[in-house]
Amino acid sequence: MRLNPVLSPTAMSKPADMPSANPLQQLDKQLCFPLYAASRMLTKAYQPHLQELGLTYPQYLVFLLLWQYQELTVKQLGEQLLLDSGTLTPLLKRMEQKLWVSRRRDPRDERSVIVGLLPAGRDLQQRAGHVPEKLLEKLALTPAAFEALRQQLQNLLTQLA
Amino acid sequence: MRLNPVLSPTAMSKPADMPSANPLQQLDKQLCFPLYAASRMLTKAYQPHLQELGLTYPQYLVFLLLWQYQELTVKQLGEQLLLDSGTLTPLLKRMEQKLWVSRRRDPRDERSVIVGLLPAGRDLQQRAGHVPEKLLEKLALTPAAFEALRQQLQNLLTQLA
DNA sequence: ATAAATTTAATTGCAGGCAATTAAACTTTA
DNA sequence: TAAAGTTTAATTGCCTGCAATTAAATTTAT
Repeated sequence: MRLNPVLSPTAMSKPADMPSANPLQQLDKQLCFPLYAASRMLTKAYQPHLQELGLTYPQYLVFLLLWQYQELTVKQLGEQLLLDSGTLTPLLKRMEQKLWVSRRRDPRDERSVIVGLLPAGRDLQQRAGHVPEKLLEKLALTPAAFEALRQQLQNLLTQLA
Repeated sequence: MRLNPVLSPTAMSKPADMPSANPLQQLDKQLCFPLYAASRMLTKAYQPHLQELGLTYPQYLVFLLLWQYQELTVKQLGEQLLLDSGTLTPLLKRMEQKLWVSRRRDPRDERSVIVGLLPAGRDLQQRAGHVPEKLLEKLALTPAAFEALRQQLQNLLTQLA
């Protein structure tokens, strides 16, 4: 049995022995797998750039929103990022420990927690300024291909959520 | 400040207050985020179907390969799934505990661990037969759109790995 | 043949994700 | 207004992912 790496699909040969009975049950016929793998590999591509700043990929996503809006509730962050408090609460606590963000109850609605930028978190925006360009480079997509893919993924996301 | 959910991009309005200085530092201009979110949402869409069978999404991916090839080394699984032993070893141990797979050293190369299907794991193939169709339904993509997206993601994956 | 280098899994430690539950604050309803 | 229902975060417990290290087996180079 010869298995070729998933990264050279053109060189991928059929398995010599009994194939899967259900042709839809093949990894290389799935949409889910390239989506899953590409997402992880893209996150990994961010890693070296983000590591310099001491932050992780989901923390970076939180910052993208905070840099834009200055402050957001946990609920708003969750709506934008499609993450729940089980993920966000501990993540935000780690960001709070680093003095990047503040967390306080909304006085007008004590159920809500408002997450705001602290100076150190604000300063990170400049230092992270080169990150998008670096990644765009790595992707090596034309603007049109980039936008087309972004749009398809956005549609898929809308369909799934 | 009004924030619209990420799922209604058409209704997304510009923030009323000071926008991000760097236009590339906006969540809705990124490719990374829809990829990241779509991947998680698609995994979540598998969840109810896989839960009936007692398996998780990455375990399902391992099964897709094992159903096709009967047995693979940890290294081969890692090459196909782009996962390392730090992820695979504990995952495979859990699958072993459920008597779905066997793990044994290759007698011809004691460094390698061969993962093989046990009867209970083999039986799961039939029971999981409907999963791809269910998901295809949920995606609501034409075959052409499905294939186009799959191809683009595969290309992205190749570029990133 | 043996020392050095490489390959393969396992281990450790940390940070997500997420389902399910809990608790508190607020809103709606009777 | 009191009770019931809803909303919002936090918590718990489990399963990934992944970087870094370790240990054993194998291969390569000397």
